Amino acid sequence: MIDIKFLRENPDVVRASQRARGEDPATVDAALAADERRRAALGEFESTRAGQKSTSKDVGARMGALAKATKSGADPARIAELTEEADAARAAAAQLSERVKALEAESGRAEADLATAMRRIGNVIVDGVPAGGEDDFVVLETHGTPRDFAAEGFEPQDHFALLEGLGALDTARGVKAAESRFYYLIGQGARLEAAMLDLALATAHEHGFTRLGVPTLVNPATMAGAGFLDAHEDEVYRLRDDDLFLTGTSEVALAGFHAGEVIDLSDGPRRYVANTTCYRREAGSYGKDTRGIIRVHQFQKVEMFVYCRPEDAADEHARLLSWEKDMLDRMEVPYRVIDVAAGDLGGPAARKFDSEGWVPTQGRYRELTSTSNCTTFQARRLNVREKREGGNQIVATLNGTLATTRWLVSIVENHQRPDGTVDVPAALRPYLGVDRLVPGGR
RNA sequence: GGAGGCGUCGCCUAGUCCGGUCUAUGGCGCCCGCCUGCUAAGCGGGUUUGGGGGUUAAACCCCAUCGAGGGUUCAAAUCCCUCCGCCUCCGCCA
Repeated sequence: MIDIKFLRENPDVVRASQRARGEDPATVDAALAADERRRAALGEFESTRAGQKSTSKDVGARMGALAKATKSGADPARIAELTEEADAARAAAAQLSERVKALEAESGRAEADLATAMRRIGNVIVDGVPAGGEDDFVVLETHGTPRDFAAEGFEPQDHFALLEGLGALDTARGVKAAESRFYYLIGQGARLEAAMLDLALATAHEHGFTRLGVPTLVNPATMAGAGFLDAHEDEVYRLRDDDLFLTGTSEVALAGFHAGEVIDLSDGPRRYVANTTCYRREAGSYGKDTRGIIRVHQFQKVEMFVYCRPEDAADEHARLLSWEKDMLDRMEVPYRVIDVAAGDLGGPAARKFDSEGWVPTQGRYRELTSTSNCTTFQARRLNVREKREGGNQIVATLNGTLATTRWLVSIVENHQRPDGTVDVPAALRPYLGVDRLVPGGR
């Protein structure tokens, strides 16, 4: 949710942002109109309500006087007079009450209309974000050089063939136990994944992150607050019997951690990291990436999440990106960093940098990390604030990937040898205890 | 799963039975001021959050807010219903 006050004062900025996202800028005018209606309805309700309250208080006073007179045995004429007055006051108050109820309902409707209109407006993009859709990203930097397998004299195998050949991955059994897009990692495959996740967590710890163990089932309020019920609803596993959702990323629980709180950021940003299993329905991706573990229903991910002051968000975003790059460098895979175009950001993000790793058998880069600066958009819905001079202020939130199961794809394909064995990146060797994955390895 | 108790503006707390003189009491903490060699004590004032109006900005006015949501009523912290959380006991079970 963007700030309604910002919208009132800078409608053109928001319109431009919507346009860059490929959204209809008329949503802005619809929201402004709804805001006008809401304020008018609210004003009328509140002033009528104020009248009702004072009238009602008057009833109380008359009832009190009547009770006192009756108790002290005042003369019947006086009591009759007071009774009449009290009845008249009650009748007047009753009339006002009817009107207040009608006005309250009307103002409630206006409020709901405004909320609906506001939900259709994405976060205001950061200056410099490329306009357009999925293909309009800008490549910011490229690291490493893809290997020339032709020059090396062999045809590279894809990650699926490599991992199955090593006895490290079994998708057939995944299907047996669950359904398609599930898998077992076995022995050295499972250990390679764990090594990568451990390294990411250790690195985050060194950078000052606080590690959290978090829920992977959350309630609707948390899911909605994090922004995953607007556009991603059909991507999410839902437990209808319990009214809970399985989270597709620990970002959800990390965003919910401080929901509704006033936090202290005087010592700098609050940085959290969590490793969780992530669940995604992958609805609408039938036939896409069906081979191997590029697109699966369940995977592991180490996620960074930061609460910081809005004025620090852009710098923090750069830091998150640099920590991601640091991890990718240690995986020794070629990758590039893209500035995701406005239309591909999703609602909460004001800017998003993806790192994409080279996948030799596909001849292209595939997303390995994604870091978003959500500015105050997510925190506003979650009501996370900081006490600042002049009142409480909504904080900014950011998130980023530090390691995830999909990295195995890029790691094994880029480090494969002609005989189907795979060199372990130096950074992971201390965790695995071996330099190379070989058939029969555990 | 069953029975009971509890949830009040940072913390503690009065108020709830029996609806209205409640503008939610008092203490602690905190902030400002006074007093005072310094500190402490003492004295006076302030101190939930969100929204609307107002203002150059304030002051100020109004509405909502007593775990959440609904209901009854002219009027709800108070009565009724649903839900959530915590505590105690019982049962069941990794």
